[in-house]
Amino acid sequence: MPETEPQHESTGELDVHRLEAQRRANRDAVAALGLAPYGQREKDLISLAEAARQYDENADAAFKEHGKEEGFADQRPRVRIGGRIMLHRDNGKLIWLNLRDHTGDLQVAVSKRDCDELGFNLAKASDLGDIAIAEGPLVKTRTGEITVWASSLRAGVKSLAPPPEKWSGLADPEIRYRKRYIDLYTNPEVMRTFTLRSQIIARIRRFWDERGFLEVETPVLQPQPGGAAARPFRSHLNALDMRVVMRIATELHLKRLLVGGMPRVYELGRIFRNEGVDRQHNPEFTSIEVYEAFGDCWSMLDHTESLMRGLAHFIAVTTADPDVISEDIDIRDVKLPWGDITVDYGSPFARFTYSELYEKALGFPISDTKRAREEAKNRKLKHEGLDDVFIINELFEEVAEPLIDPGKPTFVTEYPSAISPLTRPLPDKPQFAGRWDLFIGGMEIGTSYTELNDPDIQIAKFQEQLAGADEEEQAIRTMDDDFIEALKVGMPPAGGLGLGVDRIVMLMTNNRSIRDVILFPFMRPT
RNA sequence: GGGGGCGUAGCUCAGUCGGUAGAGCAUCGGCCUUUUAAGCCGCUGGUCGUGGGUUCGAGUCCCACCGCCCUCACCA
Repeated sequence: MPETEPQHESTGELDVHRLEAQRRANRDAVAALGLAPYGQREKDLISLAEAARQYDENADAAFKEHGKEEGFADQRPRVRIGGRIMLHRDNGKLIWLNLRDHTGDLQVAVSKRDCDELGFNLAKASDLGDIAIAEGPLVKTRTGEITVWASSLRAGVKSLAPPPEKWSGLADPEIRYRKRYIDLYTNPEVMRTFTLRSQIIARIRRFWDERGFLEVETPVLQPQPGGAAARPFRSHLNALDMRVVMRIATELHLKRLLVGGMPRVYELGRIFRNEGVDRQHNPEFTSIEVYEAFGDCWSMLDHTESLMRGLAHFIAVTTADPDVISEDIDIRDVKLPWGDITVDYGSPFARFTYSELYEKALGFPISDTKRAREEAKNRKLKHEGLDDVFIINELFEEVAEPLIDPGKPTFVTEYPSAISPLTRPLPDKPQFAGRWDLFIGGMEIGTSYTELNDPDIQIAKFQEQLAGADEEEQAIRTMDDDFIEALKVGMPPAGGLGLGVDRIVMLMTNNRSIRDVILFPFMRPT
């Protein structure tokens, strides 16, 4: 840098935005009052919703009538609360604050007459977005709003960043995803979605725990990918100078645990797939896989239906306040909104075989491969050089899947064996597999197999797959010899299940984009 | 990857045919002890996503790039 006169007279302070500079000045004013602008440990804080529930109509009325009489005993409940200042109405000697926490909003009145001087001065120096700690009795104002009539107000934390506009809030989806910390406090429905997400995941765990399944953890870093056909993320393990990939499924390790003698296991965790990013796909997402020795895809179907119905019931009876349950709803009547439609989780889920749906959609049986080829050609679907079964599946996805009623959770059963490499073929018709896929709201939510446990058939199916892989696939995909070894040791017959947890949360919270149910969705760096 | 849309004050958004950059809220100053997006008076605040180009003159037209949204394609 050449030596020149400094453009500005002093420190980096000049670089800060004027709005931040004003807030820094207000922070110093708070410190000058003798308060710690960044707060401290607070005892006996209750949520805003809990505080509002403690309001006592009779005590309030008694105080209003007799409060000024000699010897009157004030029975109004007193509360200590903390929340972010969302609105700030300064009437001179009476300041109204609207605080917000994860349970909702609550009004606080800071009166020069009734609040201590420190608190009143703090209210004067507060900015929107600061967090304040208020203490005082619960009253109703003459417009009927439950209010904490502050006897003291203290600093929770100073906010140096100006908050979004008080009425429109934060609307820009890009900032909402990149700065979720603003989105969460600004948009209560976002807080509700993520509160519910955590509760849904807790309930999923409890569901399997109560049925005797053991939660386990298997490797994320692996020498080779397996259990699905997605492209993995690659990394390098320096200590051993070897290539590693991040898991694209948990299947092959969980099955090894069945071999080892764990009869019922599940793993709920993050999966990584190096593929497209869109409204239904994030590069890292959450799945749950479940395995049950001596079960099959039908035992898994029963589990899955009660899990989904139970989750939907939980959502249906949960109000905006996560601590409050609304009047009970019969589980057989549970319905949830999904965009423009309503999904019926209460009635028994629909079941169709793959062939049934196929024939209904195409008008000819699945055995008529000649017509299938013609049809694929007419519809300009991929067909050149594809085996019959893949052409049939193209047609199925293109024509039959859209026929599934999005408002009716639907199991599609008996998929072709050729597209189900880890699945046991049906004994009476081996060209079809003991498998189902669950569709709800137009999305594929999960899949389940009667697991293949014959090592010789498994080897053959792996080899078939390898032969069909392109060069890039070949480079990362090798036979998982150890998994075959495990099958040789003997894996009990089993049912297996995989569910997309993010998609379940989307359905339950009525969010159409996966980015709205992942706290920090993947974003390109700016 | 294809197509479409968007990017302007801290936030939400206008900006006509190419002619000095606008509003509301927030901020700042003043008044107000029952407000409800409080109200009233006054004042601030801009690298118009980035970089080029056309033009006497570009937020506006053209090109490239960046980011986001929608959609199609791809995706066991």
